[in-house]
Amino acid sequence: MSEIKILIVEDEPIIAKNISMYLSNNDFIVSGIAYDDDEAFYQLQHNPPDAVILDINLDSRRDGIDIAQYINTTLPLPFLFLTSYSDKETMQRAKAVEPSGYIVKPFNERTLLASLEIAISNFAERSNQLVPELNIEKINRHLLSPLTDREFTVLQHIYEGKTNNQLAATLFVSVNTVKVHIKNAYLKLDTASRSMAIARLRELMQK
Amino acid sequence: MSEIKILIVEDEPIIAKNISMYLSNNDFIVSGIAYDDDEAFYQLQHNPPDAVILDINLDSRRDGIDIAQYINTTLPLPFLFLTSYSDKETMQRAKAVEPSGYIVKPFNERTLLASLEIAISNFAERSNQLVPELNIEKINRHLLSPLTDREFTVLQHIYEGKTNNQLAATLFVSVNTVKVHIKNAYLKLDTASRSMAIARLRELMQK
DNA sequence: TTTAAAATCATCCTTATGGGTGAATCAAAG
DNA sequence: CTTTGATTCACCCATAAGGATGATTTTAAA
Repeated sequence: MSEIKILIVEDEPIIAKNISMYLSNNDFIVSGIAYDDDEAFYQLQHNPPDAVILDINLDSRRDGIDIAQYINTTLPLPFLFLTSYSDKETMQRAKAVEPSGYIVKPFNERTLLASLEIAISNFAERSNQLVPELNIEKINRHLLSPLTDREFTVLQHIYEGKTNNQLAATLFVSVNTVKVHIKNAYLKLDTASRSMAIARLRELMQK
Repeated sequence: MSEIKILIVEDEPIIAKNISMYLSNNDFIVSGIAYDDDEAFYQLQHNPPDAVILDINLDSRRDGIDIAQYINTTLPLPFLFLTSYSDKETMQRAKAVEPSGYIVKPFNERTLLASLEIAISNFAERSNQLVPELNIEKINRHLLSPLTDREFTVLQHIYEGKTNNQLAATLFVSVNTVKVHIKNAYLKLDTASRSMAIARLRELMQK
């Protein structure tokens, strides 16, 4: 049904197979099980999954965090750690690679499933909206005098790089009208030019 | 030490206190425990924490997912679900609010701790790099003719909303020089105005 | 050391942008 | 029914921005 492929990186065959069976019984496809670092890299390169479950300690030259680092720099997919370790040093290293989740053994199988689903869903969502769209509510929240709908529309086009003439043409109004809206918007944004307004909008959307 | 404040939203007092004690013993500060939706909203508004642990089923008018929605639209903080439910419908609703984590009861306490830490760390990281700084290498990778250092510097200031005069002043060159750099940069970016160039730069940084 | 690219500056010109003033139309709220 | 806010438009003016051409100086590489 879902056809979501998961790679399991886990040096304990018994645990790995246990996880594998559980995932298979819950609409996931286990694209591979890697018992060591080399196999993990091979799978990532030649049979890329949609998400990865990583044990940290692998009894190999490179551990799960090294693999995570590789994923971050080369593949667009989420991963989560499933490990026995949660000591300060390990956590510190793990944080640096920004995992989608961190589950400590012994683990609740439903937690693993839910975490996987959330990780995949969030990752997909973030890939889509990497460029945050302008949002009038969010912007107005930071302004003393709120933007009107029309002013906001005009600003959106300015944000996309349009000129006043292009704006007038696409909105079916005169250039004079466009100018009035821009002037009023500048007043509310406390800016004096297009580029300043754009920088301000970016800033307000970030807050 | 860490001074990170956590709000616990959980209708079972025994579980709530259990979680609270565990967090307190691990460098977190429990800023509040909400046993129902009203208390949760009150705490969020009047004593905002740094992260929230949300039970989904609250025996109230609004559940944990409703609270999550509120957080998403009004507060810049991460939250994770800690609940007994992981059925399809609940998961579906939960995915929509993009939680930082999803832990199913009964839970491993170290998993909760680790998930919290990761959630807070990831959230902080993302807040910082929400506005991607312009990067000359990344931009040039997409251009036929690469930008020179000076052209890039000029573009950075334009991106921040500066005028030609401001640019000339901060770079200690004449406005004429600034104009030449801008003209050349426009040629390489295939744009014809400041706002177009800014939009282009955003686009190139996104790729 | 010659060459090429980059950075600097100037002058002239056209167009776009921003700002001021005033005014008509329209819809929603009181 | 009046008032308010939003939207529409015009005319005028000053400045900023963009474009063309040409020239000098630095810097780095061949």
